[in-house]
Amino acid sequence: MKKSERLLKNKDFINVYKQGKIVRNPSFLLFYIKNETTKNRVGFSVSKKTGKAHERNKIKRILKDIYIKHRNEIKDGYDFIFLVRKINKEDNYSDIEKIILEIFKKVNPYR
RNA sequence: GAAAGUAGGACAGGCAAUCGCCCUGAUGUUUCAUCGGGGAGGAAAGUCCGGGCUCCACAGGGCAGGAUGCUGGGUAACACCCAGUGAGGGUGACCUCAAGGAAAGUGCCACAGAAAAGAAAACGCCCCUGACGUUAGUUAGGAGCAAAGCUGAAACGGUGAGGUAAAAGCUUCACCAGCUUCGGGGUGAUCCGAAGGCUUGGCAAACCCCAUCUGGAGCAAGAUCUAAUAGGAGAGAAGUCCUUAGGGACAAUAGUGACCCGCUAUUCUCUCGGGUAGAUCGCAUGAGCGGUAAGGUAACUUAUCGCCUAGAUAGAUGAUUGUCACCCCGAAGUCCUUCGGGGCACAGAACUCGGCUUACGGACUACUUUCGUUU
RNA sequence: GCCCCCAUCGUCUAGAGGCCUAGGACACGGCCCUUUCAAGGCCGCGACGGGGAUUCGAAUUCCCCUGGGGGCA
Repeated sequence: MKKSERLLKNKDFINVYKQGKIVRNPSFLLFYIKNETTKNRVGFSVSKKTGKAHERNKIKRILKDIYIKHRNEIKDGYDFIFLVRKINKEDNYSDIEKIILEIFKKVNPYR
């Protein structure tokens, strides 16, 4: 995932949190908003409550991987933020993938 | 063979395929491609100590506060490490210890107990005398004692013998502990020996005393660059006249006001300062790592040769599959092979080093101890 | 990443080495009172975050973990 496809600045995050729409799920929150470009940008947010440093990193890697796998199913021109609320430590890659797909279906830009 | 102990380390899975990440070199060319190189740990963790580095403060010194606390050494420094001393634990290899001072002073020691620290006998023991009583004993007075008993976590040296009415370190004895002095070994903590007088409770992770060290904050420290917006300080020019200059006088516009005076403000340029967002530096050649030699019991030091080994900033190493290696369980047998299933930890660099502490599935190497068996 | 602070019944708290078998208020349960409810009275339930050290003795002193909360551009 190139840097141009990611949200990097704190300003961008605040903008999406304040202006964007929300899809709720016990495990995740997904914020999204239309941006000015023709590309999609994604950010991931995992709080310290979720786990230790290496566990948080692992969740972010898995989320990135799932996003890359399924990004063609979403229209261009949006900013997204995945916020992790609570996650089972036993959940593996395919469990998280299922949850993310469920969330994608609730999103407006879903094809 | 089993069970243990100690130390070590470039141990902490390897390889391949597919899809991907960060840094970097070259080429194309521009911010994307292609090819090449590099890319987490022993604890990267907790942030508990000690440094480097940066900024702030500071004449010098002291007090207060904080830290350390057997001795000697190592180190940039330490609360760390090494060697030793003493105490405690273990059959042993070995392990553990905040281990200075309680005759500098103050304070505390609940309950129980006669008594909890400069001294006492109200529980008691023993003897004498009187009274009562046949006796056992009871009671009053006097003298002696602190041994035994009782209490407690702890009782003013301990054990045994002599001694006595009962007793007592009682200038009586033996052994032991402690104190003081002397002699000897050791740099020293301390150890060994002799003599003396007979003896001094515990708590300093209670206040404290003594010795040594100690300014504060932290890389989100701090430095540099500059866009935009708002606003601050200074200088000059904006009109005219006077004056060497400093400056002064008179005007213009707007506000206040009914109007004038008065007061306040006004445009442009330059400089300085402030400083948020962003970028760059800080930022990886260092008390560095490895080999060899010398010194030292060792920690470590010195010399010399070789090597360069992550650098992100919403924060880089992952996912899937196959296979091999290792471990565990089950089954089969040709007794070390096959098949099936499962497992492979704790955990992710954020300025950087030295430690400590905590988490952790296991594998290996070396040395040592105890027990069992065989020869 | 760095720097601080806190932890006692379900909740808010008292406690400063022995009087702690940890006190109080609210809440909860039972009984009394009342025609009933509330208020009131009596009784009960219920806690020192975990481990180690010092001490004769620790909620209290010291060390190490664990879990919360806050600050720094």
